[in-house]
Order: sequence, then C-alpha cells, then structure tokens
Amino acid sequence: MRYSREHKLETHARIVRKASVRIREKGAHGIGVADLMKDAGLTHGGFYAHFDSREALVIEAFVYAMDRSTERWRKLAETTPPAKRMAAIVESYLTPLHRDDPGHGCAITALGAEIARESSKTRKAFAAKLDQMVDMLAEQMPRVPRKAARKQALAALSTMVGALVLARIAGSGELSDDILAAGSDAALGRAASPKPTAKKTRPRSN
Amino acid sequence: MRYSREHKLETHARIVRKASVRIREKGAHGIGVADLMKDAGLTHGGFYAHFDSREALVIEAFVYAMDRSTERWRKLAETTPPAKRMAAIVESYLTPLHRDDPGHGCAITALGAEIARESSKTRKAFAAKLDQMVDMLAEQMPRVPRKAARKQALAALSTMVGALVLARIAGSGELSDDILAAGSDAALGRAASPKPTAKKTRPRSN
DNA sequence: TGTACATCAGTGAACGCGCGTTCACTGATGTAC
DNA sequence: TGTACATCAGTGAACGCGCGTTCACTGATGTAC
Repeated sequence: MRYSREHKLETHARIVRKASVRIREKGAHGIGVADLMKDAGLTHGGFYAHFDSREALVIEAFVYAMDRSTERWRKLAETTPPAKRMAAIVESYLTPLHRDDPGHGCAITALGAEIARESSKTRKAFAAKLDQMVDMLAEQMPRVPRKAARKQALAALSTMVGALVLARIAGSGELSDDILAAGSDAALGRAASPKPTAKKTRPRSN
Repeated sequence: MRYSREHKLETHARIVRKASVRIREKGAHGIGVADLMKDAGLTHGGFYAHFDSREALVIEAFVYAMDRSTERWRKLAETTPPAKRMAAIVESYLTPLHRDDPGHGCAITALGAEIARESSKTRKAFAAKLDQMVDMLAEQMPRVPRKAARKQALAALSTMVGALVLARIAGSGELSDDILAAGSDAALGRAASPKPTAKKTRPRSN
C-alpha cells in the first residue's frame, strides 16, 4: 500500500474533523465536497476512497460534533460540584462566544432543523446522538429520579437550543444578549414564572 | 396591460403564500424557483416579473409566515382569559400536529438556523419579525412590567422553539412526545426546578 | 361605441455555473521472494 | 538484505444534472382616439 493503514485512518479523521466545523458554519448543504477536501489539504477526487457519499460524511461529521459536545459537558461536570453542574453547562452554552462561533459549537442548534428534513437514515443517526446527550445531561442531576431527571434535561436542552437559535437570528446586539440571559435563567429555573404574581422560589442550600 | 393591476397583486400573493409553505417544508434552499412557480400554477420564466431574485421571495415568504403566526396567536389570546393565554399559545405550539406539519407551522423553527447564515439583509428582516413576535407574546402577560414581560416572552419562545426542533429530530416516537410535554411544562413554569431539592412554587391564585 | 395600438404577465428555450460523482492515471510504499 | 512487483490513497479532468437567471416571444386586455 502506498500509505499505511494508520495514515488512511488519520486522513479520514481529519476530513471528518474539518468538515464538522465547516458544515456547522455553513449548513449541511452550504459547502461542497471540493471545498471540504481542500480544507483537509486534499483534492476532491479522493473523496470516495473515504466515504460512500457526501451524505455519509455529513452523518460522520455530525456524530463527531455531538460526541465532542457531550464529552466536553461531561468533563465540565466532573470538575464542578454537583449542585452547580447544570448551571456550569447552561452558562457555558448561552454565551456570545458560542453564539458567534457556530463552527465549534452545538450541532443541534447549527443543523437541527435542516437534519430533521434529511433522509430517515440521517435523522435517526441524529436522534440517537441526541438521546445520548440527554442521558448525559440527566446524569448531572443528583438525587433526582431517572425519569424526572430526563424530563428536566429535555426541558433545559430545549431552552438552550431555542435561545441560541433566537440569539443567532438576532445577531449580536442588545436583543441577542437579552435572549442569552433570559434563556440561562429559564433553563436553570431562575426565571420568574409566567404566572404574573408567583413568587420566586428560594432554593434550599445543599 | 394584459392583466389588471389587481390580478398581478393576487398572483404575487399566491406565489408568496404557496412558497412560504414549501420553503418551511423543504428549507430555504430545499426547493427551486421552477417548482415554486409550478406550485402557484405558473412557469418559471415569469418569476422575475414578480421578484428581483430568489432571495427576495424567501424574505417575503418568511415575513408572510411570521405575520400569520403572530396574528394567529393574537387571535387565540383574544378568545382566552388573560391568565390562560400563554398556556393556550404554548400548548397549541407544542403539539404532534405542529411537529408533523412544518409547512404550516412556525417559521423560526423551520428556518431559523438556516436564515442566521444568510445575507445580512435577510437576517435583519428575520430579526425584525422575531422582535414583533416577542412584543406580541409579552403583551399576553397581564400585570407584568414591560421589561419583565419581554424577558418571560423570550424565555418561553426559546423553550418552545428548542423543544419543537428537538421533537422534529426525534421523529414521532415516545422520546418526541416526551420532549413536547417537557417543553410545555418548562415554558409555562410548571417544570420542577433543576435544583434537586427546591420545592415547587405554589403560585398565588389571581 | 367601435377600432387600432400598446402593454406586460406569463411562456418556454437557452445560458452559464457549480455541484456530486466517476474514472484513468500516478507514484510512494508495503510485501513477496 | 536487496530487488521486483502489487497496491491503493490521492490527483485532476470530465460527466451529467439541476439550478438561478435571461431573453425573445405571445396574446389577452387596457387605453387612446
């Protein structure tokens, strides 16, 4: 063989890694095979030595991005006291930094709506990774029964994803910053209840 | 003129109306000019008698969709007692019906992430309509100061949009229904707080 | 009122371009002897 | 160990196709007289 087995795996991984950034930046259909290969330092002709189709790369790139997010959150949780874990995750998510750099951010926000329209195969790969991510989040809720923890995780993730989508639409002005703040408070149960006269909960210390 | 002035306005409106459905279904780049014109009962050559560019139609179609959503919510609010207005809006939003019919649903969820990547002109048109929608939602919160009402509206809308995105990724199984339920509760402040030992707030009656 | 003309929404062929994919070829390296 | 051969990741030209856009033309209707 011209190159060692390792070399091919490394090249493959590099294409996926670079593509996962560019696809999050430009959308699942926003960048072509030739440009993606160029980003990895190659020419487009070699693409099909690594992937059956463009769609196969999109799936791999998405899975890579989701695994990195989940892993980053797990590490963040490990180095944070249990009671503050969700807050640490939510607050690292709803930042101007994340809003302004979709290429290195959450793949759900960058690609979610688009992927929901892809082939059943692509959507299912996406759904499986989403499920893993929710499980990981649910694990960060100490002393909450598994089912309730998952529900809280789903609610928090919904708010996080929605707030980031809205903030990106709003650009980078005051409205956008307000959205990030409102999303953080809501995801952490700090927001005033929509019932107008409800008092704010004062959580017991733990 | 071959056709009356009215006729042209009607045709224009019909193209926009049909396109707004198809674009929400297929994505901002998911359907071509020829198919969009076909949907309106025309051939593609006539397109540029109505629009400067494809992008101009995308903007009009998006604006149309946002106006319809805002208007529908306003009407729903009018026929609902003040204390139940947000609940009525949220619960009509997070349904399997809405999840499974993006073409007639919320344009933010269907197109948000994609539009955030478009030209500045398109994104700003989007942001202006988002702002209007948030204002309308904030008005549905009786006896809450304007600023707090807007914050609550932003939080609720974030949760609604995020939950619908996640539900669409999840497809139509159990996970998907769980997401809708968790999103509804969270958007209405009914969710348990992420702080594990906090008591649920009992809102004063009003 | 009736007639000749001007208008322009709509048609359908054609354009140039970019895309995903294919293919014959290359040449550095692994492998067999 | 040294040499001849086989492999296959990567190259770059070419393919077919669909897209947004342009354009010459049509013909029903509004308008001027």
